[in-house]
Amino acid sequence: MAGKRERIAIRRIDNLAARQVTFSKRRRGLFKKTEELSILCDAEVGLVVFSATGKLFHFASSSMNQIIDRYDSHSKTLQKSEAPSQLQSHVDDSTCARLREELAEASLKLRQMRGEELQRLSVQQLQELEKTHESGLGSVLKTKSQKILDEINGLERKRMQLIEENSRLKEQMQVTRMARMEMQLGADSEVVYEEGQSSEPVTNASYPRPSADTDDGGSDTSLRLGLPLFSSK
Amino acid sequence: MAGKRERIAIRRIDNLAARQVTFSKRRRGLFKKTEELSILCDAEVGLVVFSATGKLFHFASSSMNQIIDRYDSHSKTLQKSEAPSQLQSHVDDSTCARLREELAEASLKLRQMRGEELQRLSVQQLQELEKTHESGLGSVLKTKSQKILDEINGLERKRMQLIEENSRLKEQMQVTRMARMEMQLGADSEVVYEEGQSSEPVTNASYPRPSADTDDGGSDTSLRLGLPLFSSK
DNA sequence: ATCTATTTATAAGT
DNA sequence: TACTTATAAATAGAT
Repeated sequence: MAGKRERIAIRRIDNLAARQVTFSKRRRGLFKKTEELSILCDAEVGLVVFSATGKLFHFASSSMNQIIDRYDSHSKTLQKSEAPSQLQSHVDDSTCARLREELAEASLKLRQMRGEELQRLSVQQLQELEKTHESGLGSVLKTKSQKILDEINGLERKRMQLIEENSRLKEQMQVTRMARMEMQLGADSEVVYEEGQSSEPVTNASYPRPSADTDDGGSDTSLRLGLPLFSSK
Repeated sequence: MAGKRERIAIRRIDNLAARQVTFSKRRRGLFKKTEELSILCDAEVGLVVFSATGKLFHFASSSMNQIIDRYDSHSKTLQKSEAPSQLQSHVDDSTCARLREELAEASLKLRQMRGEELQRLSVQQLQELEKTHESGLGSVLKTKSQKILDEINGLERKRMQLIEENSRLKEQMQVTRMARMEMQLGADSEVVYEEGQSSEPVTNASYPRPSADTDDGGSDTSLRLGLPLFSSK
């Protein structure tokens, strides 16, 4: 009863009937997997298959024209120039018309997301829109939280770096002061004046707590900056 | 150690990292199967995949251009020929380019509303999106409530009309019965036979309560119909 | 088209 | 990204 299935070599199947059967089976599987990839991974996918007998099968996650256009624009990154404008009028009316339609539809959907033009929708459609909002809003909130956490982490990291730097500076100043004091002990008292002038500013610079805290801890300012972030997780 | 593999639902994978991993794996598998189909079954196959991040992957058993051309010639059985192609190409190109840009932007915004591709947005932008959602969702809920109220009103109105109609019919039947009774009083007893035959059916018809209640009170049916509505406010 | 033994693909874990 | 492995899915061959 069962099929003692054996692996087959990947080469053209000679037997016509077997080839057609395999074509049917594998084609189904291929289209299924194609659609799954586009949905699971949010990819834009286009698949075109011509059977040996010339029959066409195709799948597109969006519209085939859109995919072909996108493909063309990608592959034409290495050839353009305005040229005499004859050979490339491939971008014909139908493409334009289709783009217009798609744009109109997208715009309508956007307006509906903003709460406009809802009157013609059915209760069912409104309910779907509601779900979309809830799920979308959830993602927005999640992303926002993550970003804020990241920024907090970035700030914290920066703060720690500053603290370290401060410690280093402090140490350095201590050394410097020590050296100075030694010099002072070995010199005349006239140098005292000089110490009073220079050590004050230096001391301020080595304890920049207020400056660091107000300058970099102010979330309002730094939220607008693109800080180098590291994951909070 | 092992992968406790479970089936996954075919819907967008929320987790970005998981989505990318799955994309890599399935993409490989898909391209492999695509090539196998083309070889095993002697088919001409073209596959184009754009990742969510915009990267292009493609496979063609012959050449992609050839496949696209063949696809076009199949799907455009109703298109015009190569034609003069002079007067309109300039306008079309720039128009098309602009349309494409607008469409791309609208699509992006829609995807963002659905909760996708939010990573590049700033916290500020996310907050705006959040407000848009809140306001849009508010409108959706409001419209939905209104529509449901309208439908309830429509049903109630219809019910009242039916009740009125029933009353009229009932009255009419009373009058008819009275008339009949008067005729009966003023006539010979031979008519009694006739009364026995005809009055029974008439009486049944004059109290159609069960029929009216079950027929028009069924909200399930009428919700699907487009009822003439009037404001509930 | 339907049935299975087997091969493949792949989700999760490292 | 590349392995590993248990399990789900695809499918070759037969009916």
